[in-house]
Amino acid sequence: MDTDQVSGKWDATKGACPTRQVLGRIGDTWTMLVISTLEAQGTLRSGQLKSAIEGITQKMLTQSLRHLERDGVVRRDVVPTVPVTVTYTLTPLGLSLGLAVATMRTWAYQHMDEIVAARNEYDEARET
Amino acid sequence: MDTDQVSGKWDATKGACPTRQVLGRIGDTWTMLVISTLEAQGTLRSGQLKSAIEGITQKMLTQSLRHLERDGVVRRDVVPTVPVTVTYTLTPLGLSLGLAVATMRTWAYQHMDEIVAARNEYDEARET
DNA sequence: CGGTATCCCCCATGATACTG
DNA sequence: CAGTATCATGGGGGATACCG
Repeated sequence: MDTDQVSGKWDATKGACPTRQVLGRIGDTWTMLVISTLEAQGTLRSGQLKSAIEGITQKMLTQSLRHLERDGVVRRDVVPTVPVTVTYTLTPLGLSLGLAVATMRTWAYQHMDEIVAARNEYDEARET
Repeated sequence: MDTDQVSGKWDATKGACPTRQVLGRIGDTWTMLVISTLEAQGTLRSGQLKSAIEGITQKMLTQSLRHLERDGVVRRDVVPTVPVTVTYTLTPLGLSLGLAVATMRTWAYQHMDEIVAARNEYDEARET
């Protein structure tokens, strides 16, 4: 049980650590799904992303994409057609993040049943 | 519900998919840190967790732990001393999740600098 | 000590309408 | 089609006080 100092420099449990911000960004519901979708389907237009991710509003989609663009995770390309065409693509950094996100997604998929079972058991033990 | 399925598999981009709930739970800021801490340090008391995770309030800690307990990720043990002693431990399911979370954490560590650089570049390009 | 209950505020988010 | 602006709201989460 060593401490979890990867580099000895930063500790993610401390508020000022940049990783905390990174994890916070990743933690965002829509962000994960956006990355997942781009990873699975490659370059997509804004509208395609919107219809691919059920329930996301344009506002949230744009916001997520801006954040990801700022972090260097996605690249935004504008083609000056009329009407304008905008596409989003994962950068190399984004692709590497996509792999990590895929790991989480895979874990969720593989253990979904266990979790649902655990929830049922927990809930049943409480309603009586 | 049928629309939630693609080739017999669940699609995480659909709202009703259980993986979405799982990812949502994982996405929670504190939850990730709680799992990380338990993974790194093993069984801990409530107070130890609270002081290990900078900035978390008791309310949020308890809430996170309850959710994780419900999902079968952590086990809660109560020793009837006076005052009462409560410890939390990752279950086998929780340990496997811990590995996935560690992957994300490692990614964050490794690419922190790239992200910070990307942000600076992005911000500079916008302030005139 | 660990947890619950209560109050309350504020920000993230949704809805809507509008521009290029 | 992609994005911005504006307003309203609700619930997430902080502070506090109190139980077992």
